[in-house]
Amino acid sequence: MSIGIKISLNDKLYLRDPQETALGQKIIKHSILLIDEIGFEAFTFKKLATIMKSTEASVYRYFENKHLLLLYLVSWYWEWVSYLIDINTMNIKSPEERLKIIIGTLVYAYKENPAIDYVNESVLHRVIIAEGTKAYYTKEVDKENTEGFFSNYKMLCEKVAKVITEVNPDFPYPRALASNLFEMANSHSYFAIHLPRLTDVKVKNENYEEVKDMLQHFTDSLLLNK
Amino acid sequence: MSIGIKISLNDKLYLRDPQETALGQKIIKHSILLIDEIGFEAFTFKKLATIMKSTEASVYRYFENKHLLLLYLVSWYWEWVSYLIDINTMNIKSPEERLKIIIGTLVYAYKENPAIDYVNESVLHRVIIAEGTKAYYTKEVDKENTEGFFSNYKMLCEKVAKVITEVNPDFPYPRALASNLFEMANSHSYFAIHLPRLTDVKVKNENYEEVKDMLQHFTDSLLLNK
DNA sequence: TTTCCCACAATAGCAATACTATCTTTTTAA
DNA sequence: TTAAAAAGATAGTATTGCTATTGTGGGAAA
Repeated sequence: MSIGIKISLNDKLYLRDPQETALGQKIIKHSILLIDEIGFEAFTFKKLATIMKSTEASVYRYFENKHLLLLYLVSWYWEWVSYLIDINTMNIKSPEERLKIIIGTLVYAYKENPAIDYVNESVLHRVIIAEGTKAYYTKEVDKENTEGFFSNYKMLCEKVAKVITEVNPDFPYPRALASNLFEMANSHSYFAIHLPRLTDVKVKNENYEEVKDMLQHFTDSLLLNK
Repeated sequence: MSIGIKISLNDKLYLRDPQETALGQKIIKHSILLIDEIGFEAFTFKKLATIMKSTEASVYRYFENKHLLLLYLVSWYWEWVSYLIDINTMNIKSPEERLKIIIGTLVYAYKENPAIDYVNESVLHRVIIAEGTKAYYTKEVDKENTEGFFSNYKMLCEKVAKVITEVNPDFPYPRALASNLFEMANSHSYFAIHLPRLTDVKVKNENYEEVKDMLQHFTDSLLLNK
């Protein structure tokens, strides 16, 4: 099956580009499924190799270790969101309207037109929600940041911050609001399901409408009046 | 050395109460220092035992595994913050003023009167910022939540949510704002140091003033006007 | 069509991790 | 003072997180 788009990622994230080969794509596909199933801590390359009927050594030819594989998946996800935002806000003049679309895209990215057959966007969404932050809360963060491992997330943040500034040029925290929207979209989806007393929104049957409304409410309060 | 207060925690978090014995207190003390030094992933009970001149088996008599030890430290921290909030807001009538004090306490908890000699609050603060979220992003979250492992954090959140509702009874997301204040206090302290493009605030020499101002700004915008 | 080469499979091996078990010594509380 | 409980010492085991080596099958270049 041919793919519509190729997500472009920092090539230091991997040893061999997994998007280029059948085995690489199998690694992406099954790692998403396995991390979702057993969690990142219990996830190992050996288990992954077993379920995809390959060998541990083969997986190591693509990724140095499981941390970099997670970082790859996270970068992939944010790049995918970024791509969707570009498409969805194209030709929209009003920054308010663009910001609204961004929030909707953020929360519902996983539902959109799954153009890449080896990535189950819906499962990846759950993985990002549950494991995503572990990609950058690590002792190597500074070294990895220097190598550009987080640039997809940072660029997305910048993109959204720009729209925020268009809406209200006097708002003093555009980047913080942008990253907070991303973090809240995920953390409150998680809280709603696992730790409901930490939030006020409900999520059931993959209906994230209340999360979206809350993000919109926060954004409106912070930007519109004053 | 006698201790002024004893932090009260869910007794299922540990096998033997570390606050009760000299060895237990040494475990707490050195685990904070070692996690800060090498990060939670590289942290092992064996390394901990070595630096505190005890044995792996002895550490295992106190904690089932390193995940529960982290959860213990996180719970300890939030209970400590909760205790400080109670003291600092005692006798303050105005809810706006109390909320302001809460935000200040949140950000500067680590500076306050270290009453417990085996906990270096300043180092613990760094550990919570860098590793804290790993305590509840785990596959066992639901089971652990049922056992009350997160009750300190949830109760603190509820406490702050109540003050938020006092300030503005019509605000529809008091719990979400409360948990978001906690999360932002930590994540933006982390971003400021390691991923500065994800935020607008600066932190240097343990000066978190800009983080505090930002949280206050967000809170004011969300609650005061409308 | 041959050859050669590169991805992948298969297997082995090793040090570290994450425990559990047992036995001895030390501490402490009755 | 005496018997517990706590801690130390040591051993052992399955799994993890790799690296290294060698063999094989299929496709590109000659």
